[in-house]
Amino acid sequence: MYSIGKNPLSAKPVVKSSAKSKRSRQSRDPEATKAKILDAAEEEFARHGLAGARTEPIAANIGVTKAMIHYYFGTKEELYQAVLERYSATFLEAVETLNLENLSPPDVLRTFLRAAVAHEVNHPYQGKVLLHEAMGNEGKYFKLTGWEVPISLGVKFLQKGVDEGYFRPLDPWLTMIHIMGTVTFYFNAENNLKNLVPASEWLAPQAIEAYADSAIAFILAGVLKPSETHK
Amino acid sequence: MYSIGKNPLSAKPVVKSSAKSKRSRQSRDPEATKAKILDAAEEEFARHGLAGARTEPIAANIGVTKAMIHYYFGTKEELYQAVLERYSATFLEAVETLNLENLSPPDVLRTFLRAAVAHEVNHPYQGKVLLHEAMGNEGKYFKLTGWEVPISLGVKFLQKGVDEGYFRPLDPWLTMIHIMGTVTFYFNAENNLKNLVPASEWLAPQAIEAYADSAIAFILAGVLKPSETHK
DNA sequence: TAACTTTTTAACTAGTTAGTTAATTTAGAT
DNA sequence: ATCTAAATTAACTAACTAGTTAAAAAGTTA
Repeated sequence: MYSIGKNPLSAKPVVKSSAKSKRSRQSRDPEATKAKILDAAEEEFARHGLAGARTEPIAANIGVTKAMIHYYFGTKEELYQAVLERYSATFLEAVETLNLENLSPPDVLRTFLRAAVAHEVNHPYQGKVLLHEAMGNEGKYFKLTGWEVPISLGVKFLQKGVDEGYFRPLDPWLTMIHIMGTVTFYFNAENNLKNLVPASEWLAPQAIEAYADSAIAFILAGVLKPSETHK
Repeated sequence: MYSIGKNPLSAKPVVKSSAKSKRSRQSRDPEATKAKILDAAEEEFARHGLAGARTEPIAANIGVTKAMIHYYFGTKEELYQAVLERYSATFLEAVETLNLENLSPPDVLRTFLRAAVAHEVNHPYQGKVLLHEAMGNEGKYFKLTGWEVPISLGVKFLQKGVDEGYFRPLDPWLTMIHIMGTVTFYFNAENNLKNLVPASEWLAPQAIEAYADSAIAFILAGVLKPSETHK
């Protein structure tokens, strides 16, 4: 599991291919099959969104017939909803394990941001699926993701930082949106950006580390009061 | 034409539906038909990307048959390329009219950012098409957009601001990416965000103005040296 | 106004795709 | 071993979709 800087994110194993619960042999493990379908579907939806996704490559990628998708999840749209519903768990638990209680607002923000970057690295398709949801599906199913929780938590911490005099007077909602944009754009636009600076390996650990440091410095400078800049 | 704050962006008329060049009657105006197809195609590609876009709704939306698309643009993929190729003009000329020569780096940045926000408002589909290009098409055709020019211009100005001591020591490329994320996320994720704060009209002029002010304050604070914060 | 060219349409075709169905395989229970 | 129920597949269907084509409509030129 990837982690960023000194605040490792203790994320969960992320069931990838052969989640052996009781049986160890491959075929005939319905839980593993369902998980594989969700993973492959997430990747396909991250590329093409609900409308553009094709069920055939989802099945083919994991060596299973298309009929399995409908057997376990119903229609393509229901499969999509199942993918979104998984998100409630991941980011939420990632945030809950952070223990932000005793930190000052700037340190809360730093910790939060490292967790957010680590989350992007560990779940490279979530953000993309959600952008497709906004752009192609009018945000119809966004609520299924449960992202309201970590986002409004972030807003709350920003407000707290303002109230306690650490942060400059800012609109916490708009600022939270700026922060989300800063954290996610690198990953979402990566395939375009690599046309500009083709030499660099955008997703190599070093590159991610440099990006994370830069983003955190940028965001903290962006919210801190000038007098609090060095704290 | 929409403009943001005190630095109105003198953008071009953006041929929408009936671009009457010589003939004033509607039907039988091939230039207008081509322009309408490009506009409708851009909107469809902004929703679903190259793979997910359907040619039928593109034609239907402008009261034309699908065959017109192929008559003027060839395949769906060639139509997509034609949409991307239009971008070379729009942003570039928007930047060129800004007259940034005699401004200090912070003022250059402010002007640049107002133009970027105005560009998002006046061309609401460009950023979305480009995100689809990155997420669903692996950035294969990104170069056709000519966006290298304004982006590396931004990078150059950031570096200049560092060199002249206005900006803190920052990586200009990574910072440019943070800035693009900050400017675009609001528009790209709007359909998701409105699930969180449903009351507000996200694209109303007032809301855009507030967002632009907030984003510019955030970005300038993010790059300025603490000692230069009030300049 | 007649011949000619360009623009546009309606109908068609071949290939794709979501979802179904009936048969088959496998694991576990008796 | 045999039975049973769950998991899986291959083949199918109906609807959809990119692209074609031949003919019609509209403008241009002589």
